[in-house]
Amino acid sequence: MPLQRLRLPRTGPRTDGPPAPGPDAASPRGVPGATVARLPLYLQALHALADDSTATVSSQELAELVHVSAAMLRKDLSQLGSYGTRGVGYDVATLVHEMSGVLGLEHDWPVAIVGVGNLGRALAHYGGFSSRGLSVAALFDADPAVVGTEVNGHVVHHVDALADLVPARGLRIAVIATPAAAAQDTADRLVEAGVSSILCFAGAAVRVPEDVTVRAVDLSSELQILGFHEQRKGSDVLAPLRPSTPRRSGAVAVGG
Amino acid sequence: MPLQRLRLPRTGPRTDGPPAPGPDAASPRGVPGATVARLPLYLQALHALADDSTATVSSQELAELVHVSAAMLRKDLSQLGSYGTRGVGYDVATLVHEMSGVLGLEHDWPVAIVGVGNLGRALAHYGGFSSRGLSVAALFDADPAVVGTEVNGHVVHHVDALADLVPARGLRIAVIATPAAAAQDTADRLVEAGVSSILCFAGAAVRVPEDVTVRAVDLSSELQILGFHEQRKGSDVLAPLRPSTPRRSGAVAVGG
DNA sequence: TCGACTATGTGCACGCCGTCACAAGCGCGT
DNA sequence: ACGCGCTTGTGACGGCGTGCACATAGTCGA
Repeated sequence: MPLQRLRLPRTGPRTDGPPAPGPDAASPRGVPGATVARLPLYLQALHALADDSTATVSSQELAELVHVSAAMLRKDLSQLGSYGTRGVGYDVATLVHEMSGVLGLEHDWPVAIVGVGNLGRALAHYGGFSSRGLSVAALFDADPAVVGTEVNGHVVHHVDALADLVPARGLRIAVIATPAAAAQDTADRLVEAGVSSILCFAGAAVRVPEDVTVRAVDLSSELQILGFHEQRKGSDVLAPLRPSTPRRSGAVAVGG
Repeated sequence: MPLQRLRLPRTGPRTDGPPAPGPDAASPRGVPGATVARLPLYLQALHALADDSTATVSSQELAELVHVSAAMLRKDLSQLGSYGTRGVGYDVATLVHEMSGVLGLEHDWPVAIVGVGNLGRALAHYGGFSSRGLSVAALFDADPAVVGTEVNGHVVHHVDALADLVPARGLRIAVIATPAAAAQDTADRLVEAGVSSILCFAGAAVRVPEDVTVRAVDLSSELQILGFHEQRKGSDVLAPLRPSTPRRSGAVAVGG
């Protein structure tokens, strides 16, 4: 598509950008989006504690395990309710139960994977899902050479089968692992079939209706961001490969 | 390790959490972290425009392609400098050059991948790196059955070879694609060998010195966050699988 | 039973991020 | 040569997220 200075209609008379439905769309239920993003980390640490038959944890201990500050952890947990005992700490089992409820993990969510390339195949084999309230339920691809083959016990269906299988199996969450060029078309098919949450690994921005949640993870972007930090470190000191003076630049930890 | 009410020494006399070197560690050079995270998206769109031999773009057009507001795009670009012409727009070639410079993509960064399982193998085959200033340079694994095999033209080395090959090949960026249990040990080895930026796919928090940048991407967490949103949608309306009234809940797009 | 200790829960403040609206600047037609 | 329209660049504002410090409440020992 040889677009050349395309002129698009102005939505508003004098305004600048699109209507902007909401900056981050923090959940109206009261739980901030940043807190939700950390809940899986907490839950993972709590499961590990439960496996070690630990009954209670303090905010300090749990915060150490997740590498966040104790104050933030307490504030996050207080968003869910008062499930701690002052002077003692938090009951691990109670916390696991409540957090699982908030995340909707009491029943497993079936997940569809579209695009059975290298990445899609890796995801289909990934075993870390079943223990966390998620399970791979169906695989789809557009390549006739792949359709019909079996991957990790799942037969690969053609993408045309989305319209039938998504409603039939009650699929609500899907992963896009297709090439970037096919991402938008795939997203449209998924939404049309009834999927309302999408995790997109294709390095392309997809446009979806506002009642559909999309989280995008781009591997190239992540590495390029690291490249920026390397660039900055390298220009701080002049060119040595191992800076003898560890410059205080702060470790940037970004979850999710 | 059967930890049971472990008691850790209080760092401060009356304070609560760790010293907290900085919340997000926005780059001191003046470019905000949020802007840096969007630069790869802009750069991708700009490359596409360049391929269509488009000479100039307005902020409105480029913002449409990346799905951000035009105001935010202008503010982001203004952080890098004044590379636009009022009344005309931005010169694509100039923008590509300047942004590549900021991200340090003028020379390719060699990247090491540790853990040649399903995910690591998928990353090694991923072709979207070479065109973006990144190239897979070396593969490492701890499994003797995998060491010595060839993946996409690269021989898999043993992790013990990190100490030699990382300095020898000037590797600064590494990807951890090992099981969660081996993540911390792998990170320690990488840092010891001289790596200063890590992209971690293992679902575990890794502790690194403060001059090392870490970005963590956890697949399970991403899906669990989607589960939360599904949970919320499902409780909004009462249980129908296809809500006839598309509830205005806002599409959450999270890049990076 | 009472006091002291311990850890939670929260009000407050600060900094970052995104949007809005407008002034400044550049090209172009007349 | 001059004004008009278009687009950039930026200052201000509102909101969210995070850290700090303290009030609060529950437990344990005497």
